[in-house]
Amino acid sequence: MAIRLSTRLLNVCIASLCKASRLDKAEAVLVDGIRMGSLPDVVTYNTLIFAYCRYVGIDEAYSILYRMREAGIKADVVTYNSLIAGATKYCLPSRSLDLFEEMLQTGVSPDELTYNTLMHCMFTSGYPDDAYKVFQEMIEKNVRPSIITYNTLINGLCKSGNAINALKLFRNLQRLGFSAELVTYNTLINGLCKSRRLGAARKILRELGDSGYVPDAITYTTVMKCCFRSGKFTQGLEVFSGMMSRGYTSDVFSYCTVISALVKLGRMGEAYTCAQQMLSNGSGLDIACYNTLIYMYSTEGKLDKALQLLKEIEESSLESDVYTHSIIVNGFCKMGCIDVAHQQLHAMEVKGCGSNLVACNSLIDGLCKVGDVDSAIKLFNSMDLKDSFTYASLLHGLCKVGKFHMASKIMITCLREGINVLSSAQRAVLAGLRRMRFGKDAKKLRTSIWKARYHMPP
DNA sequence: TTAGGGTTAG
Repeated sequence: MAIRLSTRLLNVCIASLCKASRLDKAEAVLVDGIRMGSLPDVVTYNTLIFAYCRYVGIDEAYSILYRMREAGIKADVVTYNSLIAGATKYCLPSRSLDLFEEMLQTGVSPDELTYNTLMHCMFTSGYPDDAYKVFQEMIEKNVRPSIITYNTLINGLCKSGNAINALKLFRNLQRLGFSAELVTYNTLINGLCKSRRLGAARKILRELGDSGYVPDAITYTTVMKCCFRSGKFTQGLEVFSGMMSRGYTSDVFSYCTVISALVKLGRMGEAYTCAQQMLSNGSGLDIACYNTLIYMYSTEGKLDKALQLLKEIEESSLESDVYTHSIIVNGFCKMGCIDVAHQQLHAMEVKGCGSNLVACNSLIDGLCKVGDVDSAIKLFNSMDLKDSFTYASLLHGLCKVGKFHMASKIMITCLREGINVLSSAQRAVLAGLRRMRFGKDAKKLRTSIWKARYHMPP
């Protein structure tokens, strides 16, 4: 005999299946439930929309929204909040704004979560001014912000290069009636570290110590990374051992940070030991962990091991990303295997990772190093997007084969485009011109470098 | 709904 589930029980079943990311099964339960006379409600559909945004994609989540409407159920604030968060996750700021407009038009009032999510979306999409407008609208509409609102603002300000205002806001929290949380401290310490305000970061770290909060794995990783970034490797490794001795031994972010630093230092033995620890103690190994391991093997020239890991990724539920392929392309370039690197770059494009700037830069460098500067120039000319690494690699390659005038011309173009030319590349071109007794051209180039440095017209 | 990690030059 078929049993008709109550709506509440139907929702419990669907929620537990969604939580386990078994969406096909959740859908089947919904279809069977309806067939047997159960009545899904707004909670049923919201649960599915949330899960589709999280595990599948925004378009699939929209299809649930349409089915919900067909069933005569009106979307509520929870529905829109999930969809806006989904659009944020997939970097679709205009979709977020459209959803926000739609909810206003259909008479659904945004709540604190709506504004926080929309603000976060605007910051992560590179529109800090719009994010601030969202915050102002939130205040105007009398929606009370929470500490999460302020954490989002502090984070967004830091990430958009405005750490000083983030610090000011942090100092104003008490006046606004809020106390900083561990998230607030971690966010600000990270922002200050990344904007190289190490003195201020140290001060906030001390304040965190006095606050009663206990630094967590995120605090340690943030500080450790900051040490590595500023070349303080011993200090960074001390932070790591301090973290381990306090029992934070399963955090994969910290392992990735330290393995990568050890590889860069050439301390491969320690890197392998740490990798082993990550594999045995780390919980929730993700694509970044695999990329770190691939980086470790590639740097040592163990490309067979790297490719074996790539195969493991492809056979698992994980998906390789631009980092994975760029690391492998770079590994082959370093070994002088340019043809294989080319094949990898092609495979990357076929897979939909797109042509990647880092991989192309590696290939330019690799081509120059094996003496094929002409192919490097060809690749350089075919690239729409270039950065200081692109220019540095090509300029060094051109200098190596004595093409100083071409290097000089390219460097002037680069400076005019506002891209920073690394000082090593500048020195190589200038020294080459002088050595070949092209003193006048060297002087001209020097003037262009000065004008670019002091933002003068060319 | 907010915080940390993974790739390229010399």
